[in-house]
Amino acid sequence: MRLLVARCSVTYEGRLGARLSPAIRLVLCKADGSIAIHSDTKAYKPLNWMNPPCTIEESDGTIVARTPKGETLRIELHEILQDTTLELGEDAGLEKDGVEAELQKLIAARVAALRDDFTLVRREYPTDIGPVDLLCRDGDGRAVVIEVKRVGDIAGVDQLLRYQERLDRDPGLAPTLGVFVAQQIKPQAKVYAESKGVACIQIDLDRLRGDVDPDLTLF
Amino acid sequence: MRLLVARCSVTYEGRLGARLSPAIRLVLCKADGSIAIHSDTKAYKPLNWMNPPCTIEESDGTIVARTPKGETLRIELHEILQDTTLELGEDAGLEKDGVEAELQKLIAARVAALRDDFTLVRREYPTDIGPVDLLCRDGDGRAVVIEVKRVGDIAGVDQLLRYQERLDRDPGLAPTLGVFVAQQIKPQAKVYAESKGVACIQIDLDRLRGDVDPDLTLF
DNA sequence: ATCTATATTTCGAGG
DNA sequence: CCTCGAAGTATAGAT
Repeated sequence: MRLLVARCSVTYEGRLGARLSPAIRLVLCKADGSIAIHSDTKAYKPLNWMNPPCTIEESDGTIVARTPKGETLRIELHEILQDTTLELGEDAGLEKDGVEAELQKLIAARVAALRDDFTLVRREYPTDIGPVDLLCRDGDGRAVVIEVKRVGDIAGVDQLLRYQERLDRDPGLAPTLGVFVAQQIKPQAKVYAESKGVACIQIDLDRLRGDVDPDLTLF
Repeated sequence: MRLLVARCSVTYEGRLGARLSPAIRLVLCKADGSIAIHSDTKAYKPLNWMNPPCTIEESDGTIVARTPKGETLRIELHEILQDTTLELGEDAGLEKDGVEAELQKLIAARVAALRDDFTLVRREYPTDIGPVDLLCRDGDGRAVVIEVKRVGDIAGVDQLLRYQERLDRDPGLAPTLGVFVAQQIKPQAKVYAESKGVACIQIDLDRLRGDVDPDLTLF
C-alpha cells in the first residue's frame, strides 16, 4: 500500500468525463492495483478512482492508469508532501451478520413467528424469473409467497407481485397469498402492497433471534 | 486528515454487526469526521467505516466512534506502524459530464431515431408518482411513455409500468404505449417487458450523438 | 465468465 | 425531513 499526499490535478475519461483542479489530496495505491484519490471530505468515497484490472505507469510526476476497456485516469503531481509505502500483509476479511441472508434464514427457521399457521415449504423456491425467498403453506393449505427485505420499498413489493403472478400459473399453487416481510417498510410501499392484497409484516431482528434460539436469552 | 497504519481489530454494531480480527490496516480519519478502515484489497471500498455525524473518542489505544442513531465503531490498536496528520486545505471539487441526463437529452432531441413517427410532447412529464422521462405521440396520436436507463433491468420495466398505469387513468392519454430505452437491456428485463407489451430499444450513445449533431462526425 | 440481487449501499434532487 | 432515482454504483453469489 502506497500513501501519497500531493498537490495534484486529475482527469478521468471513461464511462464519463471528470476533472479535478489542483489541490492537496491523498492518492491511495493498493496492492490489488487500485488507485483512489481522496480529499478531506466526502466520507469514505474517493473523488476519483480506478479499479483493477488496469495498467499503471508513472513517469515525470504523472501517474496514468488504463483499463482494457479504454478508461483512463491521469494524475499530475505538482508537489509531493508525503510518499510512503507499507507492507500490510494478508487480511482475514470481514465477518458480517444481520444482512438480508441472515434475516431470511431466521425467518425460515420460524415462519410461525409471522403467522402461527404458516409452515415452510422451502427457501429460495425457484421460478423462471428468479428464486422466491420463502414458499410456505397456511393452515388452509394455501400457498404463501414471502419476500424478505431489510428495508422494504415499492420495488420490493413489485418483485413479490412478479413471483406471485408466475406461481399463480401453477394450478397446484394458485391462488397464492403474498406476504412482504422487512425490518423497515416504507409508508408508500405499505400502501401499495395493501392495495395489491399483499400483507406487510415488520419484524424485529433481536426478537426473532430470541424466538429461534431461546437459549441465548436465558443468560 | 490522519493516516494511521496499525495492526488493529475492529467491531461495528449498527445497521448490522461486523468484526475484523487483528491485521495491519490503514485507518483514514478525514476532517469531515469520517473514519474508514482499508485493507490492501477491496479497491476503493473500506472494510469498515463510520460516516459523520459521529463523536470520536480515543484513549488507551482504542478509538470509538458513535453516531446519534446508536451505531458504534470500535478500533483497537495493537501496534502502530505509522501515524501522520496532514492539513489538506480546501478542494474545489469534482466536475462531471456525460451521465444519464445526457442520454435522456440526446434521445429527447431525436425521438424519431427510436421510431420515425414519434414526436416529443415533453421531457420529465409530471405524474403524482414522479416524472415520466419522455412523453411522446406516435403517428396515430397514441401517447407513448418512454423510460430511459443506462442499464435496463426488471425494476426499470416496473417503473415504466407504474407510470403507464397512472397515465392510463387520463382519458386524454389512455391507452398508452410503453417503450423501454437503454444502452444495455438485461435479458430478463427484455423477456419481462415483452410479456407486458413494452417495447425495448437498445441505443448506441455514440451513434445517437452523431444523429443529433452530425457536424461532430465530419472531422 | 456472465448474470442476479444486495448494500452499514452513498449521493443528490425535489417535495 | 422523507422519498425517489442514479451511480464510473461495488460486491458477492449463483449459473
